[in-house]
Amino acid sequence: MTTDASRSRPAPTLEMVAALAGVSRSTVSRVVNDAPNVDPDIVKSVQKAITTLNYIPNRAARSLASRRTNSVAVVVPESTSKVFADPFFATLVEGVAQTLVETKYTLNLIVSSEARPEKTRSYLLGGNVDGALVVSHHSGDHSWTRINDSLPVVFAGRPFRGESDSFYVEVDNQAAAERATQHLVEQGRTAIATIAGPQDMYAGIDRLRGWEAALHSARLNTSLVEFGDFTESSGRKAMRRLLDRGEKIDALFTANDQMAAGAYAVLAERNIRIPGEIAVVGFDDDSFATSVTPTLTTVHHPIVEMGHRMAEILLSLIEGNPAERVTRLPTSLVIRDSA
Amino acid sequence: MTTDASRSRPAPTLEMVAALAGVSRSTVSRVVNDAPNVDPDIVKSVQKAITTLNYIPNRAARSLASRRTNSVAVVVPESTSKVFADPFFATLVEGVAQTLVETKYTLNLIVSSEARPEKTRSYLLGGNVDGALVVSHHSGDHSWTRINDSLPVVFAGRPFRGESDSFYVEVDNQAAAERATQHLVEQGRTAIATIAGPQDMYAGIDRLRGWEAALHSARLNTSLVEFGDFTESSGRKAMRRLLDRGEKIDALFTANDQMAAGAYAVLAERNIRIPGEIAVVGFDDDSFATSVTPTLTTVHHPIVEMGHRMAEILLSLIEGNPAERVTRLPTSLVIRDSA
DNA sequence: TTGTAAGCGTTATCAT
DNA sequence: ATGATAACGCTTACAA
Repeated sequence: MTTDASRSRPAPTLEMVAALAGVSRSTVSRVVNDAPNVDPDIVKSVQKAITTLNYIPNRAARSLASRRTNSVAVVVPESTSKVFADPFFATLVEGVAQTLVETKYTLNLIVSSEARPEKTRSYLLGGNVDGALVVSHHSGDHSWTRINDSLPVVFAGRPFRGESDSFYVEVDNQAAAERATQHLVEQGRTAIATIAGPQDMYAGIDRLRGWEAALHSARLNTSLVEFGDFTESSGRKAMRRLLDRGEKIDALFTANDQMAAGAYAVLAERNIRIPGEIAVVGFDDDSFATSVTPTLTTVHHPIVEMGHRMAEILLSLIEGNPAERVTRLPTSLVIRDSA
Repeated sequence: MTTDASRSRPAPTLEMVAALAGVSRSTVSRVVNDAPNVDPDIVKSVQKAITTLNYIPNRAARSLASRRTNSVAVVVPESTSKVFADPFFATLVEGVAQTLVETKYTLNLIVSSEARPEKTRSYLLGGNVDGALVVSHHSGDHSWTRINDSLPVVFAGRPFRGESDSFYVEVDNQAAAERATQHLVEQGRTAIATIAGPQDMYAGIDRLRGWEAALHSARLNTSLVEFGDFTESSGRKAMRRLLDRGEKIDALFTANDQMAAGAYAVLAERNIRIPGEIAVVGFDDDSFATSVTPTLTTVHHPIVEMGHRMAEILLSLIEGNPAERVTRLPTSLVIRDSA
């Protein structure tokens, strides 16, 4: 069974509403935009015309004329599968969405595959959005810092480039990681390994530094490092590599909870008890941390709050108001059963 | 430290490019749009002007004039957290994205919280997109079928309303579920429970029907039903309710793999062996199915392919070409270790 | 308080 | 093959 495309009848225009209501287009425009100083009776009749015609303002025309789009982009320069797999993104987007839903702004999520970054770039710069929130900024991504001077942008985490003239919201990753590792030291652990994050973004770099700092202070060995890319499966592989070294390990700090999930799986496979044989501390406090047995001791990362703040700052910038360039949110160590 | 918003200097316009290249705006427009019949030398000089000015066409103006936007929406009428937690969405979006990346169309993902559906509606109808893909269609969502006659729309799964005049891509959920349950019967299982999906969408309804059909054919008891909402945690709860009934259960069919994941967790808690004591069959064949121990026997749901087809059909409709209203993709039962 | 009219940056039609 | 010129649907001074 084949059939024609659904015939789309022409959308009603502002002009048609004006005609029906017997007023000028400007007046209709005023009603649509909640402008003050419009006669209540006229407002009513215009609204009636709007609903009977089922009128919806054309966004292209509106943004062409007003030079605003009332929408903001959340750009995630990662593959779709990675974005969806990691609760970090979900939570951040949730936070952004929560703030945005109260406003006139619409959110559109752009998962920018590395495949054709210029497509995203021209989307952003083509006047489709009033501003952008950029998440997960790898060192290779020159593009995102560049759009900075044509469009308001707020980063999640300190961006790799243009650090000094970018707006961003972050936590003190190094201090948090150091605190987390310290906790392992305080438990009397002496062979403390880490599954570190990618070293082309500060979240990865700084958490590794924090782990090192804590071990240095305790005069412990800092050679037990393997790297992952924040995915669960990379956590598994890294855990295997650590165990296969054959060295003693009695504690583990992972740069995020997803990699801790991978580690848990491998430890279960090999019948290594948590925290008995190996104590584990993660980072993020995502849904895994509380749903697993034993529950995961981890750094609480205020991700929803990050989303809120990023959105607020972006809106500020869009409306031409001043804003803090750097927002640093506090973390806390949540002690549960794994360490 | 506060500072002003990043000053956005005025974007270069087509007119400026024309001036720099010493040609008319029409010619520049032709070059930008790869129109035929343009002098190669002129093409070159225009392109040079474009790059030196860093010109990017304004989308609003373009779509206002051309009445096309070159972007399509993927609308997910679910909460952000649900969307991100379920690999089904990720995989579907992945498939859509794969097809779209080859085209001139940009994808924007709209997670439409129930909070303000009219915002999404007016976004779609406001001429922001040339078409929409709608995923996860609950019975309550009148809105999405309605936009149907103003905008090309393709649904993932048979929509609850407007079934007869909507375009959609689906699998035969009932037959697949029946086949899966049959497999349990063939293993000699006689007390076969199910964790069913939400009964306000066909994916939930039809899979339950399939389970029932198989049990009827085998003259087995169909009372062992509990419902979930396709999330992992709802799967846990449903599994607990099933076990707490105190009746004998030696097999389980779950309406998706995420709920099977929940069931696995509960069975592990209670030290019930899979498949020894309870055989389990899922639905979707998502990442959980192969990453867990024992690996999950499940219905392979061709989700990526669904995404491809949905995108193809939508593009067809957008370009005014005919398309199949109903596309039904084949499933297969993947037998692994859990049943 | 309401209307008039001039754009907004493109595309599209029609000449040339 | 190229250039005028009129839309596209709306906002926004400015006038009334």
